[in-house]
Amino acid sequence: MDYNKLAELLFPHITKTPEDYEALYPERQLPEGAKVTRLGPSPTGFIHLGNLYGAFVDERLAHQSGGTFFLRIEDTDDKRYVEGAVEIIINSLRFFGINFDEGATMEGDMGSYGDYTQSNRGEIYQCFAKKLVSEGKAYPCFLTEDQIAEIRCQQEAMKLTPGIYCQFAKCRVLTYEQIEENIKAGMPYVIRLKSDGDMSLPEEQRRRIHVQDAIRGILDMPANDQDTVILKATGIPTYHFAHVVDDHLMRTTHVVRGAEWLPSLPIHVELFEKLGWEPPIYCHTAQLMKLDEEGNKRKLSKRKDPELSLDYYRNQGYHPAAVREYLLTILNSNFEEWRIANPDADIDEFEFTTEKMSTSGALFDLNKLNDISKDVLLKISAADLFDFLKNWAAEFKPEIMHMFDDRAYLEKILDIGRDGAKPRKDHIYAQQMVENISYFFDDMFKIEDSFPAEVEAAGDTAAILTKYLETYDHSDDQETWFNKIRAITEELGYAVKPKDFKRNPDQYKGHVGHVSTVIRVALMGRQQSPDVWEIQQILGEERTRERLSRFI
RNA sequence: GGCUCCAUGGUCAAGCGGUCAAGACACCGCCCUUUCACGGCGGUAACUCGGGUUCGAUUCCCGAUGGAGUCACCA
Repeated sequence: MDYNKLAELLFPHITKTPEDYEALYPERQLPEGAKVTRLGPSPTGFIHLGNLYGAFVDERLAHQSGGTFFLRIEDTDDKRYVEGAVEIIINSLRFFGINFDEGATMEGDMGSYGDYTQSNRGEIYQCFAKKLVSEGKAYPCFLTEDQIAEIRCQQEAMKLTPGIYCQFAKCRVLTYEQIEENIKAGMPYVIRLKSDGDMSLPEEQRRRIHVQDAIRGILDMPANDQDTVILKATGIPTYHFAHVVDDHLMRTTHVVRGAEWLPSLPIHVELFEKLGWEPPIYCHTAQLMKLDEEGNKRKLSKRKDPELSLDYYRNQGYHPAAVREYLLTILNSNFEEWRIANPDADIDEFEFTTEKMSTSGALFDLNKLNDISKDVLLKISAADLFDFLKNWAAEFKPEIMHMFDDRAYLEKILDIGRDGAKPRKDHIYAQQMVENISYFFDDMFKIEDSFPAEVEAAGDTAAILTKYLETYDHSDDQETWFNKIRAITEELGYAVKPKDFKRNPDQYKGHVGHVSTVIRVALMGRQQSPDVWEIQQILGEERTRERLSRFI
């Protein structure tokens, strides 16, 4: 068989050579140790936390080392394409602080290693497929779907590994004339890799590959033995081929991808070998998991877990800094420790390493995210919090935009109890914050909690509020204000010190806490809130008196 | 089913042959306190099992079990 002739028959329109492309995309001129990473999403327009998790690794690796991080659109499956997906991907990631140096953008490509959209790279893939054919390392395969299914049936009956390989790769043995005839007859065909794997050998004698993974150490697995499709009947490459060609030509140094790619790693290794290229360093990340209904761990799924969509977090109003902080704590086991030691350091000062990444899948933990978010938001100024909230509301809750009419008012609210050595940690995410402070706005104010049972039992609710209102002076300082409450407490037969009440519950109707709670419920509608005096100062005298009067 | 990956408390995790087996979140209790928080102190709770190797295994090897992933002209 004259493979060169076959290559010309198959790819008459390909005139460029591999050397042309090598010259077009030379080695990158980067500082020593600089890493080149890429994100290769398929344009389904859906990104979830798992994608962000991986993107974060790419971003850190590249930007920490003075390297390059680029975006490549992997749209070799036209069935998946969703209009506007590129925009969604870029914007979503940007929101969470992930920015690309190179690659596809809304305005077209940026960078000199393009095209960055796989569907535009047809000729490149075909050029390298042609090279493989011309060297006898790949061949056209005319097997139909039915024929492949039949082969599979036979294999199952014989208890053999299913797939196209060795003697089952029937098109391997086609002569030039047969191929030419098939093509003339218009038969569709794919290009398959002619694998070196020999399934007739006993398992112990089959070749194994050893790949150094930056996260998992040395991977020892059987070499590929399948004649994997590299070019589909449409001339478009499969993921495997596109990955190898692109990451070589785009000079990617580190390929970060989920562990679900581990089983196909041998294919990629063989492809790199056959093409005569040095493979990149692989970083197979553990999957982010979720607990399913039966209580089992399972990989995050696009279809089943819409609440893990990135949009969900934007919707809820999680601050991007909090999400970043959370992701880093599950990404690098030493981050949490570092953060405790460096509470005020910029997150980018943390040295991220693949070695500190976990190899087992972590369960997504909302509790932890919330806890981290509290600390992160504490460090954000009221002014910035105001802007963040306003932007969020504009997008997701336009009906509350009036909250932002009085900037000084809202900023004071957001800052309640946040100063001092033991600041409050009330803020978690936008949605929750709005609910939390809603009583500051008359249209959202409502009585949500009941008055304390002790006071209700004694029938003192109105009495407490009446006396409180009578003695109320808006200009009182905090101490004077509280002394008045003490006076009311004593007067009505409640304990001024909660301890006294605890020791002698029979001697009092309740304690000062119960009295305060009455005021709290009347003013805020809830039993829980920050300091009452502080809130009254923000609420203003008029509103305070008005709310108290309602119960008299 | 074949292949691959993974295996320390409810969750995330330190550990890399000798530890009373860290820490964080969650939970519980106490303290502080005008409520709620915040904070402080304390507590419940773990090396999947079985064989080796070794003076000694959570740690190394093998096997089992369990969980996950993957077996496409999808990525």
